[in-house]
Amino acid sequence: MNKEDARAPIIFLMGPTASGKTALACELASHHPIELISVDSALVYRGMDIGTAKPDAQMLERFPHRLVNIRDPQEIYSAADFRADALREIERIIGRGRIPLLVGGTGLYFRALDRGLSALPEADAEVRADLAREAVQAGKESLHARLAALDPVTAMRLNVNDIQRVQRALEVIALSGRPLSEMQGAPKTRLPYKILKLALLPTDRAPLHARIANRVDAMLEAGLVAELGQLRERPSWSPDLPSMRAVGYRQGWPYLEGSCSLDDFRIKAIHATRQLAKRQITWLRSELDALTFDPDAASAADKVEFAVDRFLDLQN
RNA sequence: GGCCUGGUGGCAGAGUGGUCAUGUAGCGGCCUGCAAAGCCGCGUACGCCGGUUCGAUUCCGACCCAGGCCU
Repeated sequence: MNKEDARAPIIFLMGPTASGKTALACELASHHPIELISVDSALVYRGMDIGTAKPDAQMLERFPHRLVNIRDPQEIYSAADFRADALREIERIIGRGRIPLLVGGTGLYFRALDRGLSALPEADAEVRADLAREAVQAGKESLHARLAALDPVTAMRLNVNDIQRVQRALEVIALSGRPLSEMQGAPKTRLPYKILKLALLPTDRAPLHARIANRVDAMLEAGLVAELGQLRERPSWSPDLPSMRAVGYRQGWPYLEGSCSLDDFRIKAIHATRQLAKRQITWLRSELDALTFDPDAASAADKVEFAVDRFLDLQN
């Protein structure tokens, strides 16, 4: 092994929803010394199986995925949690002499892992509640104006309507006493590994849209409504939980309450999934150092296989 | 065949004699502890042909189409 490149190899497999990531990852794991780590903000939740298109129990048994089913739906999981968990799992897998394959569609998680996060205070429920109250009482303009006084750089960057980020910026100041922009300016630590980035990027959106529609129908057939009902019955259930706002779940609550038809639910779920895929694709297009593959090309799997083989050969 | 009502962007749906409806879908983008979240941006649409007018999606006429009523 080359001395100046002794960093351990890891692989990223990124792609929008319904692009065939899971099947491809399992295929790779079946004949390479690869172990899987999920990079997905929804798969972390227990009890959310059908609507998240989580690999089924047999599949997970045969090809274990780290970071799947590690939270209850009332818990909040963050990009920082993910980064810490992923780093730990990567180390363990490397320690076993194997290669971590990070597979998923959450762009922020991949970026947080790869480029690092600034040393910021973590979310604080009390501060958030205060800021939410302030937003309702004083208004978003007032919130943004307050940020402009405390952190003009960040305020200029954020739209007044982007309440979520304006609140976060104010939260950071409240907890640390320092402006967000200042803390974000400090250097971050990047990943100390040799990364092969693979991206499944559809060139034509039509087949992706067709797969999405089929998948939503399959979910409904597989009992998505029953799954929603079970989640809805939990005493801690709230439509405002991050988990319950996920695609395929959020659109279901009106149906369960009888305020929209099943077909309405279905159509809204399909649209929301397409919009999710579109945002995921935008993340992928900014991954300039990734090898991209069209999942709808017949040769995609072979090409990925070839890229992985070559990458792994280079390590020996 | 006659009468009535209506034909507006992919869809829904306002409106006006002379920059702009709007919503939704779609497309492009942003993204540092909620991210499957949140946010920003993008559309000479006014059934067809004439006429009136400086100017018509808007007024007039014919025609076509749809729905309703009548014979």
